[in-house]
Amino acid sequence: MQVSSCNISDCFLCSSCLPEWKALVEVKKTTLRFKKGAQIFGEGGKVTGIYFLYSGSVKVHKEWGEQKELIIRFAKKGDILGHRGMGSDPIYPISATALEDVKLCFIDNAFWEATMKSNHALTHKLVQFYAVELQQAEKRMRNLALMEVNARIADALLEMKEIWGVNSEGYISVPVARRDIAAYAGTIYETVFKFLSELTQKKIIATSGKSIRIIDEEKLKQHIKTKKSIG
Amino acid sequence: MQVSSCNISDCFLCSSCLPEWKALVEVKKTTLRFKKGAQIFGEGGKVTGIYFLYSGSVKVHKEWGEQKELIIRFAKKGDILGHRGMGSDPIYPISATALEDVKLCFIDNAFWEATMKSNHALTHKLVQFYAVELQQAEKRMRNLALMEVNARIADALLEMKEIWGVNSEGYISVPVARRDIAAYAGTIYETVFKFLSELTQKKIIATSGKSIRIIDEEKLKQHIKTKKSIG
DNA sequence: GTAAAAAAATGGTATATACAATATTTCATA
DNA sequence: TATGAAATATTGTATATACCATTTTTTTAC
Repeated sequence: MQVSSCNISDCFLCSSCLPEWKALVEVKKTTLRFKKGAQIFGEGGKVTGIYFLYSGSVKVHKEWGEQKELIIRFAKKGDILGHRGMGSDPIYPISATALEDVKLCFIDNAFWEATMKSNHALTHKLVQFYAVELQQAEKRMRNLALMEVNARIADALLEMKEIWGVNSEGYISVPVARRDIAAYAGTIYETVFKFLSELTQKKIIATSGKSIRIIDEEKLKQHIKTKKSIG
Repeated sequence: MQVSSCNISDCFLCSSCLPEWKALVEVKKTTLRFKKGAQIFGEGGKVTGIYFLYSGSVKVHKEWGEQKELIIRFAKKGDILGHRGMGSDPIYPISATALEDVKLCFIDNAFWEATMKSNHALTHKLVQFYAVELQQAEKRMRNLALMEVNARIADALLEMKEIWGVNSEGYISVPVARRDIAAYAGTIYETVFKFLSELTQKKIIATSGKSIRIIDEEKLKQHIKTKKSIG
């Protein structure tokens, strides 16, 4: 009986490792489930392995003090989680929290290390993956520093649509709390509320509870410009 | 006659590749020099290879429009440059400009690819290196989003001291233009000027032209706190 | 099914910080 | 060594946006 390691065709691990290694992955992997709102791993916690998101959506976030957080990125099906912990210091620099019920594949440190040692094509692809992640992080860094708030909120909406796509009614597939949009755009809830109200009034977006539908993407994109003249 | 590939003991390339590969590196590498203020490579330019900083200091920055820039990081002797371009898209997402006269070792794409394929220990170390870079980028992302301006400026000073160290008189080894400090902290020149004046008055720092000496590191660190309650 | 807690909605105010203007000094280059 | 161009110094003002307070609605937990 053939059992596929996972059903995600573009799962990084399964698609990049040697065919004979896949069987070993099948034995070594653990499938984990988390409910909406549950923390998958927490900033400051010990790195025990690496995660591959099988289904559901996740926010990756970084804390400051008690009440402040910045959402670093949103993750979708097929994404890798916890790879930031693979540096020298085995402590997670960020937290990962489920935005919906999620299912993930967990590979422990020892087996992940062995996988990298035995699958050079995978390790090589991993280097490229990290390079792209770094590019994205630095692009977001620039956006947070140089773009004005409304532009960052507009960007957040477009980003969410890009990552998760839309459902049959045109709404962004994953409903996200306004507070999370704020935490992604680096602003506060009230500012998000005010700008979304303005966009709704202008018929650029439409909302239904937490769900958001982008009506006029072009007009939304026009909001993405900086005013701050840094440097 | 033995010729060492480079004199930097902790050069990533030389210290991590196979001994027999080092000789090949010696043949394939090119030594490049750039004058202060010269651009080593530019955002949007084609990725031709990877650089290892032999001497001098460099700013890695990202543009927005014509007049706006954010300095992503400062680089010192021994650092890798251009590794962000190693993703799928062979276009530099950032620029690198010399802050002082620099000397660097250049490895072209083809040989770098071959090096990764033939030196698994190096590739493995590279994964760790990228993971740490990603952590730092995301930490900075959070700081830019959550910290107030003066805190970011204070952080910039401490960062510069950390990276480049101080000279015999206690000044940060590399004098950086106020505008560059602003571009690193994600603010404008005037704001940097005002805060540095305040710090000088309070005898927390001392300045001599572009050179800055941190007198009271503890008091400076006290400025690193957020007021913004994001999320 | 109800209580408690969190999120959302809304408007008003304070302030941090970008923007503007101008003078002076330093630096690059011919 | 002259000369234009950056960079720096300095003060003042405008405004974007965080902060505050209150009500209503939705979600979570027992």
